[in-house]
Amino acid sequence: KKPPQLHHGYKWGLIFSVFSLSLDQELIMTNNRVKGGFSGLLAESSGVPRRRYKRYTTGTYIGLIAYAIQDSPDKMLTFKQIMKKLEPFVLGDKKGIENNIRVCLSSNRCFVKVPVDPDYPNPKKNFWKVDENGITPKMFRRHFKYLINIFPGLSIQTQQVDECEDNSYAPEPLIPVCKVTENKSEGKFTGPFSIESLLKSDREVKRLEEHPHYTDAQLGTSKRKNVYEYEAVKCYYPVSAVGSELASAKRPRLSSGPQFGQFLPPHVTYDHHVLFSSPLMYDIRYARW
DNA sequence: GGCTGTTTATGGGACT
DNA sequence: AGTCCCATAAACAGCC
Repeated sequence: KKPPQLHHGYKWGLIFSVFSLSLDQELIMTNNRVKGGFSGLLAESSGVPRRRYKRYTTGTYIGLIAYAIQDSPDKMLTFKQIMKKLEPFVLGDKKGIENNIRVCLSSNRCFVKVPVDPDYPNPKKNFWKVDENGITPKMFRRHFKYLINIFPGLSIQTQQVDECEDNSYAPEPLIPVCKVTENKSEGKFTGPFSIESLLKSDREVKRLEEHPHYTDAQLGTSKRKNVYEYEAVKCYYPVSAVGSELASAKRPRLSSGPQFGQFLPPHVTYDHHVLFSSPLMYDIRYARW
């Protein structure tokens, strides 16, 4: 169960050890899978050729990519830079991994493009950055819940959404975005979009998604639906993509759930300096993948 | 031709 | 068992 060699400094080493420590079981399973039956691309089964897949990573690409991007000074990276940063975490056929990461970037609306040169946008020269508004509650629970320290915006937004839900009460003070308190008894944010709520079972999340405010986002649920259905889905693009026709031109994607940003009240400004500028303070106490 | 980004098809695990 | 979601493979388009 040796972790792969690390080449990217202490912080990445620490992070990886967190990954591998908490993923011990999965790491073994993954390795066994590779040994046991995923090593060949094609396998005969009852006369019909079937594709077999190799596993290249133990985490999820969404989480890994998001972390790589958020860990960068400008919170955005080119595809090449992402690949370089994820080298220690993905093992195997480089072409396949590149392909997978491209697909992941391209097909998840939590990743948006920002032109390298806004004055001369080139569709093939972009930075990729994380758009927190594209993160659904399910995605949050699955890929980001233990990376909350680097996504403080989610805390802010979920709270704002809650205030929007029920404005008969005075807004509660904002919870600290970079601290996860163990004391759950006081000052606890308990709205339906609180972190705790989001971390509950899928059934709980399902209930959230059945809220009437979510109906627009639920128009489409499968990425393989008819192309024309895309037009029926409301699309949100971050203010950060100012000057980026490319990002706006990006084909809106169907999502399995709501996006936090779609339900912000009009007076709430989407400020990426607030959302994305917190120093990266990865606290091992909260790091369980 | 290589790189980058998009789309489609499908295997398979997790969940309900 | 059905559905959802993620990972993987592959084909394709556009740019340099």
